[in-house]
Amino acid sequence: MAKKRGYHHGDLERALVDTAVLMIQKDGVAALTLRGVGARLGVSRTALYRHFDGKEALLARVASEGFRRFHDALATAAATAEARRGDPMAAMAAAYAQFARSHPSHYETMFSGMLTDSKRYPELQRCGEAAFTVLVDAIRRGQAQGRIRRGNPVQLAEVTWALSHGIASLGMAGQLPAPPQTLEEFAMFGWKMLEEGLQP
Amino acid sequence: MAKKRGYHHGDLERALVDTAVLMIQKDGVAALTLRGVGARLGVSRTALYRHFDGKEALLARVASEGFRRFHDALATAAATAEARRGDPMAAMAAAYAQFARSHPSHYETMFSGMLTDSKRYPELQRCGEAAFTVLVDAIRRGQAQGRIRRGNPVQLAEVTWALSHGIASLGMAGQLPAPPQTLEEFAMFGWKMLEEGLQP
DNA sequence: TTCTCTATGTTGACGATGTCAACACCGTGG
DNA sequence: CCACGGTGTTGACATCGTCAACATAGAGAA
Repeated sequence: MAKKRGYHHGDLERALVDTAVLMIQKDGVAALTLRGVGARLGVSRTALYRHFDGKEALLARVASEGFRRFHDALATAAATAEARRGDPMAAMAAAYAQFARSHPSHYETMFSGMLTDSKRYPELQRCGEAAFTVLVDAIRRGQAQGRIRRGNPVQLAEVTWALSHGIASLGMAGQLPAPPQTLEEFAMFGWKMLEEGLQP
Repeated sequence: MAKKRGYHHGDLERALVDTAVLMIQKDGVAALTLRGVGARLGVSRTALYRHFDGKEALLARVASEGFRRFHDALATAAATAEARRGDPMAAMAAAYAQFARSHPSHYETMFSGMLTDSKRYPELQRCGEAAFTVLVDAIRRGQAQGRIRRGNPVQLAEVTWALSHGIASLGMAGQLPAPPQTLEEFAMFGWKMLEEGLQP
Protein backbone atom coordinates (compact mmCIF):
# COMPACT_ATOMS: atom_id res chain seq x y z
CA MET A 1 0.00 0.00 0.00
CA ALA A 2 0.93 3.64 -0.08
CA LYS A 3 2.68 3.07 -3.40
CA LYS A 4 2.37 6.02 -5.69
CA ARG A 5 1.15 4.47 -8.90
CA GLY A 6 -0.28 1.10 -8.01
CA TYR A 7 -3.93 0.51 -7.44
CA HIS A 8 -4.14 -3.23 -7.05
CA HIS A 9 -0.62 -4.52 -7.09
CA GLY A 10 1.39 -1.61 -5.86
CA ASP A 11 3.84 -0.99 -8.65
CA LEU A 12 3.28 -3.61 -11.27
CA GLU A 13 5.15 -1.76 -13.99
CA ARG A 14 8.37 -1.83 -11.98
CA ALA A 15 7.77 -5.43 -10.94
CA LEU A 16 7.21 -6.53 -14.53
CA VAL A 17 10.55 -5.16 -15.65
CA ASP A 18 12.41 -6.63 -12.71
CA THR A 19 10.79 -10.03 -13.15
CA ALA A 20 11.57 -10.00 -16.86
CA VAL A 21 15.20 -9.30 -16.03
CA LEU A 22 15.27 -12.19 -13.60
CA MET A 23 13.71 -14.60 -16.07
CA ILE A 24 16.03 -13.52 -18.87
CA GLN A 25 18.93 -14.14 -16.54
CA LYS A 26 17.63 -17.62 -15.91
CA ASP A 27 16.78 -18.91 -19.38
CA GLY A 28 17.78 -16.26 -21.88
CA VAL A 29 15.79 -13.60 -23.65
CA ALA A 30 14.51 -16.00 -26.30
CA ALA A 31 12.71 -18.03 -23.65
CA LEU A 32 10.96 -15.08 -22.07
CA THR A 33 7.20 -15.46 -21.97
CA LEU A 34 4.58 -12.92 -21.02
CA ARG A 35 2.55 -15.69 -19.43
CA GLY A 36 5.59 -16.72 -17.45
CA VAL A 37 6.22 -13.20 -16.21
CA GLY A 38 2.62 -12.87 -15.13
CA ALA A 39 2.58 -16.21 -13.39
CA ARG A 40 5.74 -15.40 -11.52
CA LEU A 41 4.10 -12.25 -10.17
CA GLY A 42 0.83 -14.01 -9.34
CA VAL A 43 -0.84 -11.86 -11.95
CA SER A 44 -2.78 -12.59 -15.07
CA ARG A 45 -1.08 -12.99 -18.45
CA THR A 46 -2.48 -9.79 -19.89
CA ALA A 47 -1.99 -7.49 -16.92
CA LEU A 48 1.15 -6.33 -18.69
CA TYR A 49 -0.87 -4.63 -21.39
CA ARG A 50 -1.95 -1.91 -18.97
CA HIS A 51 1.67 -0.79 -18.72
CA PHE A 52 3.31 -1.79 -22.01
CA ASP A 53 2.20 -1.97 -25.61
CA GLY A 54 3.34 -5.59 -25.88
CA LYS A 55 6.25 -7.92 -25.47
CA GLU A 56 8.64 -5.89 -27.59
CA ALA A 57 7.87 -2.79 -25.54
CA LEU A 58 8.80 -4.66 -22.38
CA LEU A 59 12.08 -5.77 -23.93
CA ALA A 60 12.71 -2.23 -25.14
CA ARG A 61 12.23 -1.02 -21.60
CA VAL A 62 14.73 -3.56 -20.28
CA ALA A 63 17.20 -2.52 -22.96
CA SER A 64 16.68 1.16 -22.26
CA GLU A 65 17.37 0.73 -18.58
CA GLY A 66 20.39 -1.34 -19.51
CA PHE A 67 21.76 1.42 -21.71
CA ARG A 68 21.16 3.91 -18.94
CA ARG A 69 23.17 1.87 -16.48
CA PHE A 70 25.70 1.25 -19.21
CA HIS A 71 26.02 4.96 -19.77
CA ASP A 72 26.52 5.61 -16.07
CA ALA A 73 29.13 2.87 -15.76
CA LEU A 74 31.12 4.18 -18.73
CA ALA A 75 30.89 7.80 -17.64
CA THR A 76 31.87 7.05 -14.07
CA ALA A 77 34.82 4.92 -15.15
CA ALA A 78 36.08 7.58 -17.54
CA ALA A 79 35.66 10.38 -15.00
CA THR A 80 37.39 8.45 -12.24
CA ALA A 81 40.30 7.54 -14.48
CA GLU A 82 40.73 11.10 -15.67
CA ALA A 83 40.61 12.43 -12.13
CA ARG A 84 43.52 10.12 -11.36
CA ARG A 85 45.26 11.02 -14.59
CA GLY A 86 44.89 7.43 -15.78
CA ASP A 87 43.80 6.15 -19.17
CA PRO A 88 40.05 6.64 -19.54
CA MET A 89 39.87 4.25 -22.49
CA ALA A 90 41.30 1.37 -20.49
CA ALA A 91 39.01 2.23 -17.63
CA MET A 92 36.05 2.16 -19.96
CA ALA A 93 37.15 -1.20 -21.29
CA ALA A 94 37.16 -2.52 -17.76
CA ALA A 95 33.79 -0.94 -17.07
CA TYR A 96 32.38 -2.45 -20.24
CA ALA A 97 33.59 -5.82 -19.09
CA GLN A 98 32.20 -5.45 -15.64
CA PHE A 99 28.85 -4.32 -16.94
CA ALA A 100 28.57 -7.37 -19.15
CA ARG A 101 29.32 -9.60 -16.20
CA SER A 102 27.10 -7.97 -13.61
CA HIS A 103 24.10 -7.22 -15.84
CA PRO A 104 23.91 -10.21 -18.19
CA SER A 105 20.17 -9.89 -18.76
CA HIS A 106 20.35 -6.26 -19.77
CA TYR A 107 23.42 -6.95 -21.82
CA GLU A 108 21.78 -9.77 -23.72
CA THR A 109 18.62 -7.80 -24.33
CA MET A 110 20.59 -4.79 -25.53
CA PHE A 111 22.71 -6.65 -28.02
CA SER A 112 20.99 -9.91 -28.90
CA GLY A 113 19.08 -8.29 -31.74
CA MET A 114 15.69 -9.34 -30.39
CA LEU A 115 14.53 -5.75 -30.77
CA THR A 116 13.74 -5.59 -34.46
CA ASP A 117 13.61 -1.86 -35.07
CA SER A 118 14.91 0.30 -32.30
CA LYS A 119 13.52 3.29 -34.12
CA ARG A 120 10.06 2.49 -32.84
CA TYR A 121 11.28 3.01 -29.30
CA PRO A 122 12.60 6.57 -29.02
CA GLU A 123 13.56 6.11 -25.40
CA LEU A 124 15.72 3.14 -26.33
CA GLN A 125 17.37 5.00 -29.15
CA ARG A 126 18.00 8.00 -26.93
CA CYS A 127 19.66 5.91 -24.21
CA GLY A 128 21.80 4.11 -26.75
CA GLU A 129 22.98 7.32 -28.31
CA ALA A 130 23.71 8.78 -24.89
CA ALA A 131 25.98 5.85 -24.09
CA PHE A 132 27.67 6.27 -27.45
CA THR A 133 28.24 9.94 -26.71
CA VAL A 134 30.28 9.05 -23.66
CA LEU A 135 32.65 7.22 -25.94
CA VAL A 136 32.86 10.06 -28.43
CA ASP A 137 33.60 12.59 -25.70
CA ALA A 138 36.30 10.40 -24.20
CA ILE A 139 37.94 10.14 -27.59
CA ARG A 140 37.72 13.90 -28.05
CA ARG A 141 39.47 14.50 -24.75
CA GLY A 142 42.03 11.84 -25.62
CA GLN A 143 42.75 13.66 -28.84
CA ALA A 144 43.09 16.96 -26.99
CA GLN A 145 45.62 15.35 -24.68
CA GLY A 146 47.50 13.84 -27.58
CA ARG A 147 46.78 10.28 -26.47
CA ILE A 148 44.61 9.42 -29.43
CA ARG A 149 45.35 10.03 -33.08
CA ARG A 150 43.73 12.81 -35.03
CA GLY A 151 40.63 12.19 -37.06
CA ASN A 152 36.86 12.44 -36.92
CA PRO A 153 36.11 11.46 -33.31
CA VAL A 154 32.72 10.10 -34.29
CA GLN A 155 34.27 7.72 -36.79
CA LEU A 156 36.89 6.62 -34.29
CA ALA A 157 34.16 6.06 -31.75
CA GLU A 158 32.18 4.05 -34.26
CA VAL A 159 35.11 1.75 -34.81
CA THR A 160 35.59 1.31 -31.09
CA TRP A 161 31.87 0.77 -30.60
CA ALA A 162 31.77 -1.75 -33.42
CA LEU A 163 34.62 -3.73 -31.93
CA SER A 164 32.94 -3.85 -28.55
CA HIS A 165 29.64 -4.77 -30.11
CA GLY A 166 31.24 -7.49 -32.22
CA ILE A 167 32.97 -8.98 -29.22
CA ALA A 168 29.75 -8.90 -27.26
CA SER A 169 27.66 -10.43 -30.02
CA LEU A 170 30.05 -13.17 -31.00
CA GLY A 171 30.87 -13.95 -27.43
CA MET A 172 27.25 -14.33 -26.43
CA ALA A 173 26.54 -16.43 -29.50
CA GLY A 174 29.40 -18.72 -28.51
CA GLN A 175 31.00 -18.09 -31.86
CA LEU A 176 34.41 -17.07 -30.60
CA PRO A 177 36.41 -20.26 -31.17
CA ALA A 178 38.64 -21.44 -28.36
CA PRO A 179 38.06 -18.75 -25.78
CA PRO A 180 40.40 -19.64 -22.93
CA GLN A 181 39.48 -16.34 -21.32
CA THR A 182 36.31 -14.79 -20.09
CA LEU A 183 34.37 -12.41 -22.28
CA GLU A 184 35.47 -9.52 -20.11
CA GLU A 185 39.13 -10.35 -20.47
CA PHE A 186 38.74 -10.66 -24.17
CA ALA A 187 36.96 -7.32 -24.39
CA MET A 188 39.90 -5.66 -22.68
CA PHE A 189 42.34 -7.49 -24.90
CA GLY A 190 40.47 -6.32 -27.99
CA TRP A 191 40.47 -2.75 -26.80
CA LYS A 192 44.20 -2.94 -26.20
CA MET A 193 44.80 -4.25 -29.72
CA LEU A 194 42.76 -1.43 -31.18
CA GLU A 195 44.69 1.10 -29.14
CA GLU A 196 48.15 -0.17 -29.98
CA GLY A 197 47.49 -1.46 -33.46
CA LEU A 198 48.13 -4.80 -35.07
CA GLN A 199 51.32 -3.82 -36.82
CA PRO A 200 54.55 -4.66 -35.04
CA MET B 1 11.85 -34.62 -63.97
CA ALA B 2 14.87 -36.86 -64.05
CA LYS B 3 16.01 -35.25 -60.83
CA LYS B 4 18.24 -37.55 -58.84
CA ARG B 5 16.71 -37.39 -55.39
CA GLY B 6 13.17 -36.30 -55.82
CA TYR B 7 10.25 -38.64 -55.89
CA HIS B 8 7.30 -36.32 -55.86
CA HIS B 9 8.62 -32.83 -56.02
CA GLY B 10 11.95 -33.19 -57.73
CA ASP B 11 14.37 -31.77 -55.27
CA LEU B 12 12.38 -30.45 -52.37
CA GLU B 13 15.35 -30.27 -50.04
CA ARG B 14 17.13 -27.81 -52.28
CA ALA B 15 13.93 -25.86 -52.93
CA LEU B 16 13.22 -25.55 -49.21
CA VAL B 17 16.59 -23.97 -48.52
CA ASP B 18 16.32 -21.57 -51.45
CA THR B 19 12.80 -20.54 -50.52
CA ALA B 20 13.83 -19.99 -46.92
CA VAL B 21 16.61 -17.71 -48.11
CA LEU B 22 14.19 -15.73 -50.23
CA MET B 23 11.71 -15.33 -47.41
CA ILE B 24 14.38 -14.33 -44.92
CA GLN B 25 15.54 -11.70 -47.38
CA LYS B 26 12.03 -10.39 -47.54
CA ASP B 27 10.94 -10.19 -43.91
CA GLY B 28 13.90 -11.24 -41.78
CA VAL B 29 14.78 -14.52 -40.15
CA ALA B 30 12.53 -13.85 -37.18
CA ALA B 31 9.50 -13.85 -39.47
CA LEU B 32 10.35 -17.11 -41.19
CA THR B 33 7.58 -19.67 -40.95
CA LEU B 34 7.63 -23.32 -41.91
CA ARG B 35 4.05 -23.00 -43.04
CA GLY B 36 5.00 -20.06 -45.17
CA VAL B 37 7.86 -21.91 -46.79
CA GLY B 38 5.62 -24.84 -47.58
CA ALA B 39 2.86 -22.66 -48.97
CA ARG B 40 5.27 -20.82 -51.20
CA LEU B 41 6.36 -24.14 -52.67
CA GLY B 42 2.81 -25.46 -53.03
CA VAL B 43 3.65 -28.12 -50.50
CA SER B 44 2.25 -29.06 -47.15
CA ARG B 45 3.50 -27.50 -43.97
CA THR B 46 5.16 -30.65 -42.67
CA ALA B 47 6.79 -31.82 -45.89
CA LEU B 48 9.93 -30.24 -44.54
CA TYR B 49 10.23 -32.86 -41.85
CA ARG B 50 11.22 -35.50 -44.41
CA HIS B 51 14.39 -33.53 -45.12
CA PHE B 52 15.18 -31.65 -41.91
CA ASP B 53 14.79 -32.37 -38.23
CA GLY B 54 12.88 -29.16 -37.73
CA LYS B 55 12.99 -25.41 -38.15
CA GLU B 56 16.35 -25.00 -36.45
CA ALA B 57 17.85 -27.60 -38.75
CA LEU B 58 16.67 -25.66 -41.78
CA LEU B 59 18.20 -22.48 -40.41
CA ALA B 60 21.39 -24.36 -39.63
CA ARG B 61 21.52 -25.46 -43.24
CA VAL B 62 21.09 -21.90 -44.48
CA ALA B 63 23.82 -20.74 -42.12
CA SER B 64 26.13 -23.56 -43.20
CA GLU B 65 25.79 -22.68 -46.84
CA GLY B 66 26.32 -19.05 -45.92
CA PHE B 67 29.55 -19.86 -44.14
CA ARG B 68 30.70 -21.86 -47.13
CA ARG B 69 30.18 -18.93 -49.48
CA PHE B 70 31.66 -16.65 -46.88
CA HIS B 71 34.74 -18.85 -46.74
CA ASP B 72 35.12 -18.72 -50.50
CA ALA B 73 34.71 -14.94 -50.61
CA LEU B 74 37.33 -14.40 -47.93
CA ALA B 75 39.77 -16.89 -49.42
CA THR B 76 39.42 -15.45 -52.91
CA ALA B 77 39.90 -11.90 -51.67
CA ALA B 78 43.01 -12.85 -49.72
CA ALA B 79 44.50 -14.88 -52.57
CA THR B 80 43.88 -12.15 -55.12
CA ALA B 81 45.41 -9.50 -52.90
CA GLU B 82 48.47 -11.61 -52.19
CA ALA B 83 48.95 -12.38 -55.85
CA ARG B 84 49.06 -8.66 -56.46
CA ARG B 85 51.33 -8.15 -53.44
CA GLY B 86 48.58 -6.10 -51.82
CA ASP B 87 47.35 -6.27 -48.26
CA PRO B 88 45.24 -9.40 -47.83
CA MET B 89 43.77 -8.16 -44.57
CA ALA B 90 42.36 -5.03 -46.10
CA ALA B 91 40.97 -7.05 -48.96
CA MET B 92 39.29 -9.43 -46.55
CA ALA B 93 37.81 -6.54 -44.60
CA ALA B 94 36.21 -5.27 -47.77
CA ALA B 95 35.10 -8.77 -48.77
CA TYR B 96 33.54 -9.25 -45.35
CA ALA B 97 31.41 -6.15 -45.71
CA GLN B 98 30.54 -6.96 -49.28
CA PHE B 99 29.37 -10.42 -48.32
CA ALA B 100 27.15 -9.06 -45.59
CA ARG B 101 25.57 -6.65 -48.03
CA SER B 102 25.10 -9.03 -50.95
CA HIS B 103 23.96 -12.04 -48.92
CA PRO B 104 21.90 -10.45 -46.17
CA SER B 105 19.75 -13.53 -45.59
CA HIS B 106 22.67 -15.82 -45.05
CA TYR B 107 24.50 -13.25 -42.98
CA GLU B 108 21.53 -12.62 -40.75
CA THR B 109 20.96 -16.32 -40.25
CA MET B 110 24.62 -16.90 -39.54
CA PHE B 111 24.88 -14.25 -36.86
CA SER B 112 21.43 -13.37 -35.61
CA GLY B 113 21.71 -15.84 -32.75
CA MET B 114 18.56 -17.68 -33.83
CA LEU B 115 20.60 -20.86 -33.77
CA THR B 116 20.67 -21.54 -30.06
CA ASP B 117 23.46 -24.07 -29.84
CA SER B 118 25.56 -24.44 -32.96
CA LYS B 119 27.14 -27.47 -31.34
CA ARG B 120 24.15 -29.54 -32.27
CA TYR B 121 24.90 -28.94 -35.94
CA PRO B 122 28.38 -30.27 -36.70
CA GLU B 123 28.20 -29.20 -40.33
CA LEU B 124 27.46 -25.63 -39.28
CA GLN B 125 30.28 -25.61 -36.80
CA ARG B 126 32.67 -27.06 -39.35
CA CYS B 127 31.82 -24.43 -41.98
CA GLY B 128 32.09 -21.62 -39.47
CA GLU B 129 35.47 -22.75 -38.29
CA ALA B 130 36.67 -23.16 -41.86
CA ALA B 131 35.80 -19.56 -42.63
CA PHE B 132 37.49 -18.41 -39.48
CA THR B 133 40.59 -20.41 -40.37
CA VAL B 134 41.04 -18.31 -43.51
CA LEU B 135 41.46 -15.29 -41.29
CA VAL B 136 43.81 -17.04 -38.89
CA ASP B 137 46.02 -18.23 -41.73
CA ALA B 138 46.18 -14.76 -43.24
CA ILE B 139 47.29 -13.40 -39.90
CA ARG B 140 49.91 -16.15 -39.59
CA ARG B 141 51.33 -15.22 -42.96
CA GLY B 142 51.25 -11.56 -41.99
CA GLN B 143 53.21 -12.38 -38.88
CA ALA B 144 55.73 -14.40 -40.88
CA GLN B 145 56.19 -11.43 -43.18
CA GLY B 146 56.60 -9.07 -40.25
CA ARG B 147 53.49 -7.13 -41.16
CA ILE B 148 51.53 -8.11 -38.07
CA ARG B 149 52.64 -8.06 -34.47
CA ARG B 150 53.53 -11.21 -32.57
CA GLY B 151 50.97 -12.94 -30.48
CA ASN B 152 48.49 -15.78 -30.56
CA PRO B 153 47.17 -15.62 -34.14
CA VAL B 154 43.84 -17.07 -33.07
CA GLN B 155 43.27 -14.29 -30.59
CA LEU B 156 44.33 -11.65 -33.09
CA ALA B 157 41.98 -13.21 -35.62
CA GLU B 158 39.16 -13.13 -33.09
CA VAL B 159 39.64 -9.42 -32.57
CA THR B 160 39.68 -8.79 -36.32
CA TRP B 161 36.64 -11.00 -36.78
CA ALA B 162 34.80 -9.19 -34.01
CA LEU B 163 35.54 -5.79 -35.48
CA SER B 164 34.35 -6.80 -38.94
CA HIS B 165 31.27 -8.41 -37.50
CA GLY B 166 30.48 -5.38 -35.39
CA ILE B 167 30.80 -3.06 -38.35
CA ALA B 168 28.64 -5.26 -40.54
CA SER B 169 25.98 -5.77 -37.87
CA LEU B 170 25.71 -2.16 -36.82
CA GLY B 171 25.93 -0.97 -40.39
CA MET B 172 23.16 -3.22 -41.64
CA ALA B 173 21.02 -2.35 -38.64
CA GLY B 174 21.48 1.32 -39.49
CA GLN B 175 22.94 1.93 -36.05
CA LEU B 176 26.11 3.61 -37.17
CA PRO B 177 25.35 7.28 -36.63
CA ALA B 178 26.17 9.53 -39.55
CA PRO B 179 27.70 7.11 -42.01
CA PRO B 180 28.63 9.24 -45.00
CA GLN B 181 30.49 6.34 -46.57
CA THR B 182 29.59 2.90 -47.84
CA LEU B 183 29.79 -0.11 -45.59
CA GLU B 184 32.84 -1.41 -47.47
CA GLU B 185 34.66 1.87 -47.09
CA PHE B 186 33.94 1.98 -43.42
CA ALA B 187 35.04 -1.63 -42.99
CA MET B 188 38.36 -0.82 -44.60
CA PHE B 189 38.66 2.28 -42.44
CA GLY B 190 38.01 0.17 -39.36
CA TRP B 191 40.64 -2.33 -40.38
CA LYS B 192 43.12 0.48 -40.95
CA MET B 193 42.47 1.77 -37.45
CA LEU B 194 42.96 -1.69 -36.02
CA GLU B 195 46.14 -2.13 -38.01
CA GLU B 196 47.72 1.19 -37.15
CA GLY B 197 46.26 1.62 -33.71
CA LEU B 198 44.36 4.47 -32.14
CA GLN B 199 47.46 5.93 -30.56
CA PRO B 200 49.08 8.83 -32.43
C1' DT C 1 3.44 -57.74 -65.47
C1' DT C 2 2.37 -57.56 -60.42
C1' DC C 3 3.74 -57.20 -55.62
C1' DT C 4 6.05 -55.11 -52.01
C1' DC C 5 8.52 -51.88 -49.55
C1' DT C 6 10.50 -47.59 -48.43
C1' DA C 7 10.98 -42.80 -49.33
C1' DT C 8 8.12 -38.98 -49.65
C1' DG C 9 4.10 -35.99 -48.81
C1' DT C 10 -0.62 -34.99 -46.36
C1' DT C 11 -4.07 -34.42 -42.83
C1' DG C 12 -5.54 -33.89 -38.13
C1' DA C 13 -4.51 -32.66 -33.78
C1' DC C 14 -2.16 -30.64 -29.68
C1' DG C 15 0.07 -27.42 -26.63
C1' DA C 16 2.10 -22.97 -26.40
C1' DT C 17 2.25 -18.14 -27.37
C1' DG C 18 1.00 -13.06 -28.22
C1' DT C 19 -2.81 -10.32 -28.50
C1' DC C 20 -7.53 -8.36 -28.49
C1' DA C 21 -12.34 -7.59 -26.69
C1' DA C 22 -15.42 -7.72 -23.07
C1' DC C 23 -16.04 -7.79 -18.36
C1' DA C 24 -15.06 -6.96 -13.19
C1' DC C 25 -13.12 -4.43 -9.58
C1' DC C 26 -10.68 -0.84 -6.81
C1' DG C 27 -10.42 3.86 -5.12
C1' DT C 28 -10.09 8.51 -5.90
C1' DG C 29 -12.65 12.89 -6.89
C1' DG C 30 -16.99 15.23 -7.50
C1' DC D 1 -22.53 8.73 -1.79
C1' DC D 2 -21.71 7.93 -6.41
C1' DA D 3 -19.69 7.98 -10.88
C1' DC D 4 -15.80 7.19 -13.53
C1' DG D 5 -11.28 6.08 -14.99
C1' DG D 6 -7.33 3.28 -13.91
C1' DT D 7 -6.22 -1.56 -13.19
C1' DG D 8 -6.54 -6.54 -13.57
C1' DT D 9 -9.17 -10.90 -15.32
C1' DT D 10 -11.40 -14.13 -18.32
C1' DG D 11 -12.45 -15.97 -22.80
C1' DA D 12 -11.33 -16.38 -27.26
C1' DC D 13 -8.67 -16.35 -31.57
C1' DA D 14 -5.01 -16.78 -34.95
C1' DT D 15 -0.61 -18.51 -35.48
C1' DC D 16 3.21 -21.35 -34.74
C1' DG D 17 6.22 -25.80 -34.40
C1' DT D 18 5.70 -30.48 -34.01
C1' DC D 19 4.07 -35.28 -33.76
C1' DA D 20 1.24 -39.39 -35.12
C1' DA D 21 -1.39 -41.62 -38.42
C1' DC D 22 -2.39 -42.09 -42.99
C1' DA D 23 -1.75 -41.91 -48.20
C1' DT D 24 0.93 -42.29 -52.32
C1' DA D 25 4.58 -42.82 -55.63
C1' DG D 26 7.91 -45.28 -57.82
C1' DA D 27 11.84 -48.51 -57.74
C1' DG D 28 13.22 -53.20 -57.38
C1' DA D 29 11.94 -58.15 -56.92
C1' DA D 30 9.21 -62.03 -58.39
